[in-house]
Amino acid sequence: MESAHSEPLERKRGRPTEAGRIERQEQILDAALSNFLEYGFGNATVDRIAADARVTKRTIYSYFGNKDGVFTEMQRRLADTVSGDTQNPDTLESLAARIVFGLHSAQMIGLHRLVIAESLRFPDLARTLHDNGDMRHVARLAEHIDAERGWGATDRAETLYALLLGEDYRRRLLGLIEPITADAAAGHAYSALKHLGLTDVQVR
Amino acid sequence: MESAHSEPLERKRGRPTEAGRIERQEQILDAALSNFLEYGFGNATVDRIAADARVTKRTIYSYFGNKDGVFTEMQRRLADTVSGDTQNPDTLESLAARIVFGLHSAQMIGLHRLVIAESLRFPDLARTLHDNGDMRHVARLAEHIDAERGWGATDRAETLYALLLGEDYRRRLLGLIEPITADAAAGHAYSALKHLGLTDVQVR
DNA sequence: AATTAATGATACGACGCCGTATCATTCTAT
DNA sequence: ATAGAATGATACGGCGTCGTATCATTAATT
Repeated sequence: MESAHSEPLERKRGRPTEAGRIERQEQILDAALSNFLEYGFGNATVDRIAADARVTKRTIYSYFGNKDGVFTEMQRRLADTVSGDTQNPDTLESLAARIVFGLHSAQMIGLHRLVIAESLRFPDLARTLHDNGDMRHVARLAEHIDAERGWGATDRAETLYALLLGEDYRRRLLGLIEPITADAAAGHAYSALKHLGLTDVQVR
Repeated sequence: MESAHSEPLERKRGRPTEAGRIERQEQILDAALSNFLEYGFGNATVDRIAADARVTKRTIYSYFGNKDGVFTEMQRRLADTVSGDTQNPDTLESLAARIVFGLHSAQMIGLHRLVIAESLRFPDLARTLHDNGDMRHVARLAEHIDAERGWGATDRAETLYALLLGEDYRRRLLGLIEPITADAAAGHAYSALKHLGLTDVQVR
């Protein structure tokens, strides 16, 4: 998770240009995300985030008020990120494979770990992730099932989603296995579809 | 999660009896479990654990060395607790219902949250929970499937387990819903069995 | 050009929590 | 019975981290 940046970059002092401010915001939030994903909220330090973002703590507090503020703003932007990938004229099978692959990525696993761990302190984050992540996945699965089968789409989509997660996803959450390959994700997705009788072999 | 104990209990000073020592051990580990489940490892304080256990910090450090030692010993005992419920001459359907109900309990959800959050710091805990919890569940499901169907038991058992968890379990982990009733658990279990063609209605 | 705003570098105060020390007290061991 | 071991009550040192303050520096503003 540790991106070996070229540390010796020093930034100019003094008041920055407007572009400089925007750049600082982005770098702070990027560093915050990566730090929160790796260490969780409690164990991530503002000093480290500042160092990674090539910014002093003063700037962070000037921009976001406090540590919670950084987290909250980062969470706000995640809603857009997680729900991305809006265009998707795929088949059900390739959609399922892509969902599996994405869920097993280091980014998503780290995010889910973080959200689960901090669900009591930041309940809104859990809601955000669920609505814009999981539920959107289910909805898109339902669209495809509806288009290809046209019956019982919603219920079957949620069932399918549960299978797409599966025990391997759980093992990944627990840190017991490494991320899977795209091929393995496709294989798992196909197996899940088969279990539910949703393979491309038409029913009748 | 806060059990409103009767606080004014004061314990005698001085060297305790042997039974007293055993009692202290239990109370410390009980308090540790409840605190770690509620706050996570980082946010749980030894002072609070000591207060809950009616013991001074000195005793805790005398018994377990440090905070990590308390956690490790608690984890060791969890292996036995999680794998409990060994006798189980149930039907597949009632077994599935009991698994669902158990997984949604506050204890199990808190434990899984803790394990996922601390999977990097305490990887052994994740392995323990998975082997003695999930895998044992899958194995028992496989036994029943094997007995009732006698074909493809292991693969189907893991698939079934994924469905038994399902999106509701995920919502529970995220703190989005409350624990379900035993009836709801049974309904969910039956639905999962039906999706996989494993209901009591014999296939042929 | 002069003034104001924002930043970097650095130090530091405040706070929380881990772990230890001290003294009185009670049980165990011999 | 006497000495030693373990505990409660309490205080406190040490450390890490959050958040703020100071001064020099640079850009925006007027």
